[in-house]
Amino acid sequence: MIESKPVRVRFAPSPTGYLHVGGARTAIYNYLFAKAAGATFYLRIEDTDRKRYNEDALNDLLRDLKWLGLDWDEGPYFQSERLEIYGKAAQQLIDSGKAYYCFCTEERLQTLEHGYDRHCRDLPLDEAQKRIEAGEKFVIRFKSPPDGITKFNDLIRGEIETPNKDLDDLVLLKRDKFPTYHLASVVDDHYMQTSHVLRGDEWISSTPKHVLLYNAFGWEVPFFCHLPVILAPGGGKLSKRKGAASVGDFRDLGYLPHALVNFLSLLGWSPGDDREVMSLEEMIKAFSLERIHPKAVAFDEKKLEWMNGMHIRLLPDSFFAEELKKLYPNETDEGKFLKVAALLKPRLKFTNELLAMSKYFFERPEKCEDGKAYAKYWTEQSPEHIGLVSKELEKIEDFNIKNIEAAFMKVCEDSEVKLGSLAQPVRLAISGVGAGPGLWEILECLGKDECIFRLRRVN
RNA sequence: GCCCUCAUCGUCUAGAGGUUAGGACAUGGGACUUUCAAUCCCAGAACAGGGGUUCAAUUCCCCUUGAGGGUACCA
Repeated sequence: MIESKPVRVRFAPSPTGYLHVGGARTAIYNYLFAKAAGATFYLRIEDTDRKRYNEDALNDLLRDLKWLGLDWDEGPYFQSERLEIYGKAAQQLIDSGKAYYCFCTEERLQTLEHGYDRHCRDLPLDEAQKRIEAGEKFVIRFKSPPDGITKFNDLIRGEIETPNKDLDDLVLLKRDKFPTYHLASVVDDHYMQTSHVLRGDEWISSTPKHVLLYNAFGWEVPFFCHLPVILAPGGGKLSKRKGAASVGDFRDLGYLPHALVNFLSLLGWSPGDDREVMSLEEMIKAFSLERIHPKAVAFDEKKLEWMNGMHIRLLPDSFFAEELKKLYPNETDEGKFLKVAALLKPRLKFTNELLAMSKYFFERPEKCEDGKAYAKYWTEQSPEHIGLVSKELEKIEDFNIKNIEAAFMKVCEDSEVKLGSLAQPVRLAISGVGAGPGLWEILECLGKDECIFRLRRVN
């Protein structure tokens, strides 16, 4: 085994758009890997493209990462603040003859069919210097070796070899003096002592060029691990058009951050046993790069929904009681929050359903007009039965579930109607909606007086 | 075009040179039941195709096909 430097990883997004789930998963794997190794996870902002830079995107990114709970230990470092470092690095390669100035215009480049033709590669340095002094614009290109083979070991794919003849002379420093991704990421990963580069697999093709760059600088090459892409359910790119695609979308939809993290972590990785619903600690403990597999994966929102439900049910009732408290600041009965939370939690799929589902516990629903809404239930019995129920409920001294149920049973027996066709109209009268927790529980929670008030409104 | 990567139920996955190919989501059915959920039980459902290697391949190798990526002074 190669002696390796201490583990140190980073998430290095480009602030050009919202944080999509693919980027989030890259961050998650870096995070899990770092925590599993007791190592540092730092954040680096790759803002070297001035045209696509977007300040809102940056703010969203930071917010979304925090929301997911992926706290970084260091950073964020901004590449735009490190221009001098990249300039020096590029100069270093010029000096050692491993890079060169290129004066080709955009127009000339566009006439080329198969990439750059190395037109300026052999320009004498002093001539280049003169042209620069004369004010000519230039870029700095890497002098890629013309032959030989470049290898690197991808931690989940094994060895990948590329003939150097397939590699082009990539631009290191752009016309605007900003570095390209290739230069900036190599320089930063070196100086920031990154041990493992976990990034999207769109970088596989560029990695040999990066390896060559490390070599040209005489730097140690980090470990590479390229993560497969996340595809839309039917295949193809995940996009807003095909549904939610960004972390923000899922937050707005009412997903729990941890459910998203858990689900995303399982897209391309598994702990090796049958566990799926896991805490962060469990994930960290079970995580290893070897168990990431290389296949592109489809995003199945149905399973995310299920997982969200599982995590909702894992949360204590008090969590939802607190949420309810925020929703109904005027409610004075503190105990009611916990009661309602307990009733609603098992049937919650999204956290933002809480408001709609809890409304009738805290606010009287609109009065239903003369039983019209109940029409379909009036087949077996009539609105008078509602009155019978309220009379029976009124007699109860200790208004608890047991006694409430007994009251209903009595009405059923006395008037020979089925419980089903009695309970449902009462539910509508009480809650205004046809679905929800057990009726006895609802009634008990609302209290005798309120129940009778609501029932009386019906007839 | 050229280069690279990938391929187990519809989806996420486990798996090993010899397994009844396991689990989860989804689907269908059932139980529970005052509704809707939740929960529990059952069922159907996969090794892309073709060549090798081998006593034996879904597993190792090659090809094809399909999917994805790269081929930017974007990342």
